[in-house]
Amino acid sequence: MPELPEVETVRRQLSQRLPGRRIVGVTIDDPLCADPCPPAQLAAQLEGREIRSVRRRGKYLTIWLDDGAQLVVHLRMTGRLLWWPPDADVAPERFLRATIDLDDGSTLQFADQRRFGRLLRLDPSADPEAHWRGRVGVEPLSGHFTPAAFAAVLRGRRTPIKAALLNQALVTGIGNIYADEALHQAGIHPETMAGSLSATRVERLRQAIIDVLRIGLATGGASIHTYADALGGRGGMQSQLQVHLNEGRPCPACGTTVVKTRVAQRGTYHCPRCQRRSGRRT
DNA sequence: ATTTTCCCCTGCCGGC
DNA sequence: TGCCGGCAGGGGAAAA
Repeated sequence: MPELPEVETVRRQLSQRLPGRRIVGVTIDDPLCADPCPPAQLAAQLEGREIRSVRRRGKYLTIWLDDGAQLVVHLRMTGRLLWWPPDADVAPERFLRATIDLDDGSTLQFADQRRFGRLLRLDPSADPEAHWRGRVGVEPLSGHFTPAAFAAVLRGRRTPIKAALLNQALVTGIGNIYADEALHQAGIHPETMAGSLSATRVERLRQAIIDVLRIGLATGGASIHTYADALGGRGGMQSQLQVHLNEGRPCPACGTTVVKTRVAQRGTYHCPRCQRRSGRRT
């Protein structure tokens, strides 16, 4: 599942290659990926535009164009953005949903097995923040993710801390993988009520979030199911996971068997010894 | 206002 | 072998 480190890896690769290129052709094979916008309309609005920059908001990639519009891409579960150099022998992707051809002959493919991924154009005439407000919270690898900011978004919350971490409106970019890993590193049980964590534990968790995301970024992300970066490469984070997907295996920290439970409708992995239940629970 | 549930999708896997 | 139910999960909408 592409989370912040995976999306950021793709962003860095694309930001080295896309700016300055002009979109000369857009082909949308699966109308669902542009939903609710008619595919022909989206294609027409993108064609002829020059790409200025490639940025990221949480798990969203935002490709800024010369008319002030943004092409927003969300990979959701199984989406991939693949870049091919000019004159490359572009492989016929099995789950190809859309193709963007650029003026130098390079190509950007959007493939998505599960069809949850979306392409969306934000119109320059609209309030650019309207789309993000209430949807994406603080960026965990930015200077805004301070102890006070993290404490503020958890304060009073009665949901399990795991659910709070998955809530993109609070801290944005954390998904199931990194939530499990951060909670393990911080020694916090995933069902602990978010608002009941002590200041010490909140700070320990904040550091753990930053830590696991940085490791994910340094290893190029976790290629667990279908994730590949913009060049088709795989990440290395999947072999660094301490608890996620490790049900039945010994916790690297203490040897206790990792267990899998269900928290907030999500498969959740934790070490019952490193992450003891404490304080009030939900 | 916050929290929970449901739903979208398709490949895969275990069970019979 | 082959069918089938269940599962996986990000996020948005709807319900509680």
